[in-house]
Amino acid sequence: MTLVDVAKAADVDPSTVSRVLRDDPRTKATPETRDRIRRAAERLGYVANATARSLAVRSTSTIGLLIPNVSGFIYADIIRGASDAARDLGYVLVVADGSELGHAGDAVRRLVLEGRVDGLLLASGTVTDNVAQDLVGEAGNIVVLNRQIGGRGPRIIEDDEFGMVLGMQELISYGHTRIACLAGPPNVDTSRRRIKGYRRALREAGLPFHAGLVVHAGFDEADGYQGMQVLLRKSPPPTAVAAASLAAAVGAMAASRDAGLGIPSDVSIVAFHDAPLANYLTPPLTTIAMPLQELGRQAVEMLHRRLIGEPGPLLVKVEEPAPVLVRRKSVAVPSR
Amino acid sequence: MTLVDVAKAADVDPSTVSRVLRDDPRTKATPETRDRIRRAAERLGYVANATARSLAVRSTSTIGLLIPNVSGFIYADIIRGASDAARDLGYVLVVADGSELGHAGDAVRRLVLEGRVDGLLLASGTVTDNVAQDLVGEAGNIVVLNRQIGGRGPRIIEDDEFGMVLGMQELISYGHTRIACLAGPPNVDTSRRRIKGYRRALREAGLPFHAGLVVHAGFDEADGYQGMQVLLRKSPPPTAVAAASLAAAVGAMAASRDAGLGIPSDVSIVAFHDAPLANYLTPPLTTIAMPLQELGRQAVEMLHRRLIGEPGPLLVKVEEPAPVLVRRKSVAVPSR
DNA sequence: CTGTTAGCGCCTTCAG
DNA sequence: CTGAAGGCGCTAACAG
Repeated sequence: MTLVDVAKAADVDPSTVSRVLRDDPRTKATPETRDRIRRAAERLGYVANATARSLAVRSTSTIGLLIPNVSGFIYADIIRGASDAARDLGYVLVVADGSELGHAGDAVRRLVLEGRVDGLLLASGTVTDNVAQDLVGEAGNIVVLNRQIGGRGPRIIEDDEFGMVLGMQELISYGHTRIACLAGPPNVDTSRRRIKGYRRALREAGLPFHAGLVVHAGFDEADGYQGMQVLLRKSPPPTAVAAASLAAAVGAMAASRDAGLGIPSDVSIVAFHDAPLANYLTPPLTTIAMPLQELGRQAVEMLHRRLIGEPGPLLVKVEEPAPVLVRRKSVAVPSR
Repeated sequence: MTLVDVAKAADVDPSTVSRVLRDDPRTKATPETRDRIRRAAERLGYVANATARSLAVRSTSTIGLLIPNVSGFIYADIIRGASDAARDLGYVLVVADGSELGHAGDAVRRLVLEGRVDGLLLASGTVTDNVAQDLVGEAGNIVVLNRQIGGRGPRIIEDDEFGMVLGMQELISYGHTRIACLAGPPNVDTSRRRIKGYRRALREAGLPFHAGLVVHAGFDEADGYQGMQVLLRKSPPPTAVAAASLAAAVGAMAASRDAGLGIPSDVSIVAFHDAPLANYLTPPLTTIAMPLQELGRQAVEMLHRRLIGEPGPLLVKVEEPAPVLVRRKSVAVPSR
């Protein structure tokens, strides 16, 4: 089924079919013609071929979202937001899994360079700053999510620092003074920004900073578990910890439990990022809900602007809605 | 940068460039020519345009994977498996989010009908049998994951029945006789197959079946929580429950805890599907690990076969590796 | 061993 | 208001 089949069936020129089926505003086809064409198309089950169209208009109307590990709790929200925005703007959003680091480069090549998508969102998560930068390279149509530092290209970030401050303030308000930071990997921008918030909160509360209380641990459960173990060996151990990810917090809770420590009776925890799961843990976990869906949405809007030649700022920060502390049961007054 | 730019730079015909850059086996270009072309391409940073190629060869070399709710714990494995297989076979895999039901149809249209992908994997998850069937429609290039019944089209399933039997046997071996089934939604094939396993295990153990002990509850945490609440109101309540999903099990654990019941002291739980998270729950959750990655892999292999005109069976069942029971701490002997 | 010639299916001036 | 013609970038016979 092609345009010419429909044209024949409706007894008009293919170009006319093209125009009416696309509702080309510049065409003033008579209602009858329009109707005839539409019916013919309908009857033949015609659907325009996206590939041919893309070639002709030099644009695919699709944008990609590259995610390092789809399993992460937080990506659902980003995808949701991006997906909605994409639809609103007439794009189709496809997500690609770049789990193995080597493959991230692959994906960029096959999606962007080969022109399968008009642009790409790079949810760099665990990818190290350097590789993120390489990936962007010269391509102007890649926007990087949550990488502020060392980026030359377009990027969008959330207020990680403030988010962390929020979490810390909660802990501090309960009287904790010896608070650890279960940070993400070093050399990853989000980690740094979260740590910055950690230090700022300490400073603002007049609390001392102990380098020994921040441990770098990766973002997943196993990382959190191990990180918590090293924290627990400190003397004295912290009475509270701010974890840089939900998964790490889950691991940390398990480590505490295995060490015979109760939460929040012996150690309080707040986690960066919220997800339904947090409600169902034992105890329900106090979290910092970041505007992830909005991040996704604005990322595609930003990409869109660049695609249509209205670049706007190179760095945008998602301010609305602000991060929010979701109080549940994992924080209490310190017992020591 | 197009083929002709490279051709000019290397001073040969575009078709020659095309041939050597693709390593077309039928071409016997002289090493010098090859070299000249490769260098020129390299120097110009040429990358073949996938859209144009697709149009010419009438195939995109990309396949889609439609997932209803990306947040699910189990999709990571499916994606991983599918992604690897796709790469091995020379496809790029893109995943689309069909979270809102209405959008699943949309996605099918834009991906398959408009020819953005050569074929589609439909991880139908929570989608009702009817809509899954509609989606497939006439398209021969859609393979449905985990939908056995009522499908006309190609589909691939895992041995849900056996998986459930495995979980039940564990419970039964500990002496439980009053075992509930926290089932998925009704009218969803996977639910039915899981329930079938539940009944079969009961039967084989000579235990009676009580319809009141199976409650349909959806697949997420909130569903599991509510389902467990209704189970707990039975008199007497079950001493163990087999949950049809990890998320539902998490919800069920929370409901038990909130009802003042200990796990596994008061109620034992096994969950369908495994994920890292299970290790870190309180207590660590005994699960049934299904070969999800293999499911993803075989799904793309199956699609590939159809795409190249070697259809094979319409229904394949993943047999290897077999489902495996992962024993952790959520099962104990009944206290009543 | 390499160039010539047609398309793939659609869009878009430009005429009429 | 509608048709004719050319082209998007690449591939694939078919010559030579």
